[in-house]
Amino acid sequence: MTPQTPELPGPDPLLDAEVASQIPFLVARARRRVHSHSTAALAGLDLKLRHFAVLSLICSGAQPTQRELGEFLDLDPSQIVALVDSLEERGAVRRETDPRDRRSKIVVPTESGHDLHEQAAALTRASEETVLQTLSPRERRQLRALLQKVAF
Amino acid sequence: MTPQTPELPGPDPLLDAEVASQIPFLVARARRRVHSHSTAALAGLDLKLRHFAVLSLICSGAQPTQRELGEFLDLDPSQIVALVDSLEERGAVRRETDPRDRRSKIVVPTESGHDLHEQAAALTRASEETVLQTLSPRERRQLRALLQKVAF
DNA sequence: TATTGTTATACTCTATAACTATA
DNA sequence: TATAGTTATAGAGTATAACAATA
Repeated sequence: MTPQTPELPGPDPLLDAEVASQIPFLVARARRRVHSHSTAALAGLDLKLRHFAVLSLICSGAQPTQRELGEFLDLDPSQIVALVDSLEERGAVRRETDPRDRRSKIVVPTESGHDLHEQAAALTRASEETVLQTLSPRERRQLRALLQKVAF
Repeated sequence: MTPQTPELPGPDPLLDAEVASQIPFLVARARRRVHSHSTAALAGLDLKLRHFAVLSLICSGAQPTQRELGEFLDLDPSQIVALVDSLEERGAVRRETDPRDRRSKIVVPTESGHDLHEQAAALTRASEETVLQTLSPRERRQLRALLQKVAF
């Protein structure tokens, strides 16, 4: 006696597909949503997510070399060059040759680089808030912890 | 009195950077790991993750049109064309014009398409197992549920 | 006039290899 | 000989706009 309403929107039948419950699909889709949100949030500062990531590592106080940046972000050295280039061009960071190994270059933040990072971090935190709206504070902590396990 | 061991590997100091605890960074990195794992798992079948996703939706019994595939996967119609093309060329699916709207095309699986999907699904499930090794069964369920909330 | 699928095009991202300077 | 950074190039992936057939 359940009423037949075959044309109403209802839950998407495609959710029953095997792929819809598999982690690779779910992370890819979640990443897309999160990425587009925070990309939009950073657009006002003319920063992309990758540039922000690099800037944040540089502002951490760890004084990373370009190689260390590449290893942590799992990016090719040549990509780090381009990212650091654009941050240096806008005066946010400086390259200094490592005195202990003059092949390496330590990347350090300028004062305006620190300012930029703080503004950007505030924006990405706010965007996180928006995307995770449907999650309780406890669920957010869980998600963060679980992703950290998977990511590293 | 804490011993100074500045040169030992230890935990990466870059983990202290703000970005290292933010969701956009973590999902991006997790997605990379998961993606490369399952891409490698599917390589033997000459399938990419996207093709598998489309095939899986087509094999779900929902009889989706190309437009519905695009909406669910959040992909442009032109990309769906290319994906369905390559699946059709290898005989895994067929396009049939929707009798109720002859503009639309319903994509249906062939018998060999079903076989391919089962093989592929087994491979991606196994790859999931590998990537989520460090997570308990309970944590895996949690991660899946949380990602579903974020992804949809 | 609006929509589905299609084609063509350009743009971004990513991967690779070769080059330089230091070690 | 090996490594850090750089440069150049090609490939994959993605986004956009215009078109034909149908509604």
